[in-house]
Amino acid sequence: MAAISAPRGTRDILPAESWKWSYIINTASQTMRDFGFSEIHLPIFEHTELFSRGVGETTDIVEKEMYTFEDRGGRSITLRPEATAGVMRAAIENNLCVQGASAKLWNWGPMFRHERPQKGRYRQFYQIDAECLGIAGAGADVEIISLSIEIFRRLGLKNLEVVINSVGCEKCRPVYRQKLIEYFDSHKDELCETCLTRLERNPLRILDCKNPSCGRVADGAPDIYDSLCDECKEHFSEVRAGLERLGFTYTLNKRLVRGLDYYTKTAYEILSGALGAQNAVAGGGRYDNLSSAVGGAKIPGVGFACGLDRVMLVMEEQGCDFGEMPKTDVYVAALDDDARGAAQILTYELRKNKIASACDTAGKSFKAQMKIAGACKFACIIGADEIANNTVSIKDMRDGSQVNISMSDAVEYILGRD
RNA sequence: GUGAGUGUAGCGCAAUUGGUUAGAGCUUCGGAUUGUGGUUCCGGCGGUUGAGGGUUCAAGUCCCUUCACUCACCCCA
Repeated sequence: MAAISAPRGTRDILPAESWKWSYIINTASQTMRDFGFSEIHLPIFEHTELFSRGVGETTDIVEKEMYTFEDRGGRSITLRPEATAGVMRAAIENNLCVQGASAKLWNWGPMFRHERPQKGRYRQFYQIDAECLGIAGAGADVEIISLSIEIFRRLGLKNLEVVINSVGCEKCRPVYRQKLIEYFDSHKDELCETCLTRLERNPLRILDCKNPSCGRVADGAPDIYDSLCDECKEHFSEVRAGLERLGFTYTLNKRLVRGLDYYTKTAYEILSGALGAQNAVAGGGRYDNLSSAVGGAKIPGVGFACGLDRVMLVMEEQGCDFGEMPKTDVYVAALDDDARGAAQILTYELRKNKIASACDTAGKSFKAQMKIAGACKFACIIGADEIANNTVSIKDMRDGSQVNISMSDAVEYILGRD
């Protein structure tokens, strides 16, 4: 029988890599704390409706990428394809934003989308997610964008590009949408096949098309900034002013539309040239209509999602620092089988004192044990002589020096020496 | 969902125009005069060449099918 493999688009994060992931998450976690965001833990599956209504029926995610199944109670359940809808659901359900209260929340974990895997794209992928709920003003947008930039700054990512846009609100977007439909309708013969269907369902997405012919048509399309209502214009200029005040450089991209329906006003992405075709390490924006789309009271929100898998790729590519790989500090070697018991006792004693230590449990020879100890700071050696005198020989593996001391002094000696 | 490329030991690779028993390196394990690691030397383990079928006297090598991986389209983190 053939061995079972991990499903396509999933992978194991092995010990050689996992500590680097911890470093990224710890760095993000500390940054979140510094920005006043609290961690929230959410379910990994939700009612399918949350996403079909929240993310949008016409989006690619809902139309063809969700892992949806019926549970044993006959409910339609979906593995979360993104985090924002779940955060909003939790805020509504737990009354986090009633009576004018706001909430700054972050979380990280796996997301699921059924797509063909490629560089930087997996079916189970990991995101760090931050959401600021209950604040309509541009200050929140600036806080979110600066937070994502600061995480990358701390991680040491280089050559990032921040791209921003405004996609309007429920008042002005329909007006712009209508203008676009009229414009593209008169250039139908120059559009690709998928854009012809977009014309019906989601004309904004044509702006995003990479087909050269569509691109040329889009170049002449009406400018969204001419259609923005006064409130959206004002909001957008405040966001830009806020970013400039903090000294950030960014580029404007009228074509930045994003594939999720819930975005209003601000949309932004952070791109890295170190990746392949999937070059966004983070993306987000404002979503003032999401709460009502999923059946709650009106709660404005702004947030971002950061692709951990891609951050990892960029950091490896750019040789970023991950700190030190955790390792065992002390190895307790038993010279013969009679000493194994004493070695276990000393190892546990060290561990109780929070000294990372290990001893052999696989029946390895003394020589093999010393080989392993070579990767540690100290080797504690126990043989017949040590047992007879209730002592332990402690060798500093970095300089080769060795002492024989009373067993009861071992912990203190090691703590004092390092 | 579409296209292209790649599958040989745990890992990264080699094997003439199809030609004997598929090879080194790294890793791992063991040893180098009975209690001491990293370097060095010696040795062992390790492969149904992704799987299945076909052509041939002969297939890792050629053909078909299938699976997996990779990259790209699409879309997005």
